[in-house]
Amino acid sequence: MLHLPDAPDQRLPLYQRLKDAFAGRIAQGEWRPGAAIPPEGELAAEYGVALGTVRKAIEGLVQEGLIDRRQGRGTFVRKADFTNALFRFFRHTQDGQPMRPTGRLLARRTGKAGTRAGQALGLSADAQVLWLTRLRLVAGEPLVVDDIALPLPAFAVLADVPPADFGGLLYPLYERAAAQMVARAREHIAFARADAVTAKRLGIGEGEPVIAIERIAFGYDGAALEWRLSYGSAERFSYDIEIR
Amino acid sequence: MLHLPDAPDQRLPLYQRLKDAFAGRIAQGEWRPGAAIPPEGELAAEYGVALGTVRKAIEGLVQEGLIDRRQGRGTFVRKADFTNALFRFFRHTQDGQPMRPTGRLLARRTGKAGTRAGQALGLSADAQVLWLTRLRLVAGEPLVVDDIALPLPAFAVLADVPPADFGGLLYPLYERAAAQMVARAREHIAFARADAVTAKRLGIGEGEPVIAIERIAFGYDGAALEWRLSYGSAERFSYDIEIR
DNA sequence: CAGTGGTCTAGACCACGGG
DNA sequence: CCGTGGTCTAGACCACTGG
Repeated sequence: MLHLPDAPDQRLPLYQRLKDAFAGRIAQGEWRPGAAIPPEGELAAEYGVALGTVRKAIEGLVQEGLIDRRQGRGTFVRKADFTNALFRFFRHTQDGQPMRPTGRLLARRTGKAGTRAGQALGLSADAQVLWLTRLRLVAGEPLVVDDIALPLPAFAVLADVPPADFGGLLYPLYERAAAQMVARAREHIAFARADAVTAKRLGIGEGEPVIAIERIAFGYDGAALEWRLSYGSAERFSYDIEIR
Repeated sequence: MLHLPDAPDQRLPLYQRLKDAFAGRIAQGEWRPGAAIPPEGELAAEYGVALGTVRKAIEGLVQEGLIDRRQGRGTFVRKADFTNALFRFFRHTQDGQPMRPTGRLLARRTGKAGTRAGQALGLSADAQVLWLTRLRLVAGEPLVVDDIALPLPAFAVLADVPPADFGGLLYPLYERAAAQMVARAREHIAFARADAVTAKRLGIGEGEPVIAIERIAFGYDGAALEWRLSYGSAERFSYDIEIR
C-alpha cells in the first residue's frame, strides 16, 4: 500500500492529497500521456482509501483537463491538443471549410531572454534561451507570426532539429525531441499596430491594425515551458465566449 | 414526497433528472435568485433519494453556474452579476484604479427586430422589439456604445421607465421593472471599423479600429432575453484567457 | 449551540467496450 | 464474457457559520 507524500498539509482533504499524488505521477512521467492509469479499484487498494475518494480525486483531474475518463475503457492521461489554440482567434476558412495551416521557420538563434520573456519563464533577463520566429500560413497566405522563447538547456536539442520539422504543430515536436510536455497555457489578447518587420511578415501595411496574443505555456508540473508573442491581422480576428 | 417529471427520459440517471427538476424550480421562480434552497437532507427526503444523489445533482448546477454553495450557510440561487462583463474586454483604469462606468441612454424606440437581432432572439424579422442605444463612460470619456434589442411585450414596461434609470446596470433593472432574470450570455468578438455614427458616439475618427461584441443573454429557462451589439475603441481592448 | 454543507467509507448494481 | 467506469444507497463524522 502506497503512502501519500508527507509534505502536503495533513489538514488537506484526503481526496486533495490523492489528487496531488496522481498529478505527481503524471508530472514525473510515470503515467504517460495517452496511456491509461490503473483502474479505480486498484488505486483505492494501493492507497488504502475508499473507491469514492479515488473517484473524487480523479474527477478533480478531469476537471483540470489533465485526464479523460471513458466508460468501459479506462482513464487516460490527456494529450494536450492545441491544434486549434491560436486559430480559435483567427478566421482561417475558405469556402466555409476550415483550412489546416502550415508553418515555416523564419529564424532560430540562441540569446538572452530579455525582461519580458524572462519574467514569464521565471528566468533572469540575461538567461540564455532559444528564440524561434515562425510564420503560419493558410492557403499560402500569411495568417500569424510567432516569436517564441524556450528555456535552455531543456530545449537545446531543438537548435539542431531540421527546420522542416517546424512545419507542423510545435508541442508534439517539443514532446518528441525535447521530452517537454505542455499541459495548459495562459493568454493575453490586445490590439496593436504592425511595426515594419511584422507588417512585412504578414504581408500587410506598416501601422495596420493587428491582434497581439501573448502566451505562456506550462508543463504538468506547473513550470513555464514556453513564452510566445503572436501577431495576426485584426481583420481576421474572431472569437466566441460563454459567460455567466 | 415529490415526484420527478415523467417527461424526461426514464433512462436518464436519477441525478440528472433531479438536476433538471431543481433547474425547473429556479426557472419557475419558486427558488428565487439570492435566496437559499432547502438543505440537502430535506431535498433527499422530499424526493426519496439518497443524499449523495442530491449532492451530485447540486454539484451539476454549481458547475453550470446556476447556484453557489457555502459551507455552514447553505446553497443559494446565483444572482447573475455581469457588473464587469463588458469591461473584462476594455481597460477602464485610471492611475491603476479601476473606474466604475456610468451609462447614458441615447435613444429608445419600438420597432422591428430585423433579421440579425430577430434571429438571435428567436423572433421573426418583423417582430416588434424595444430598441435601446446606450453610451457608457468612464471618467467622462466614452468607452462603449450599445445597441440593445428587447422582445415585446415582455419588456414593454421599460418604454415608460425614466431615462435616468438606465444609468446603472441594466440586468438588475430588467429584473426590477420587467421581472426578467438573466442567467448567462454568449458573446462573439470581432474587429471592425467605426462608421460615422459610432465614431461620433465614441469620440473617435470615422474608420478608426473598434472591437465589436455581439451578445445574446439568456434567462434561467434558456430563452433568449436580450440581444446587444457593443462597440469600443480597439486601442483599449485587452483580454486574458486560460486554455487547456 | 444547532444547522448547514464537506469529507469519507463500504458496498451493490448498471452500462459500456472490447475480446 | 470480463473488466472498466457510472450510478445509487446508507450512514458516520468533520468544519464552518451564525445566533
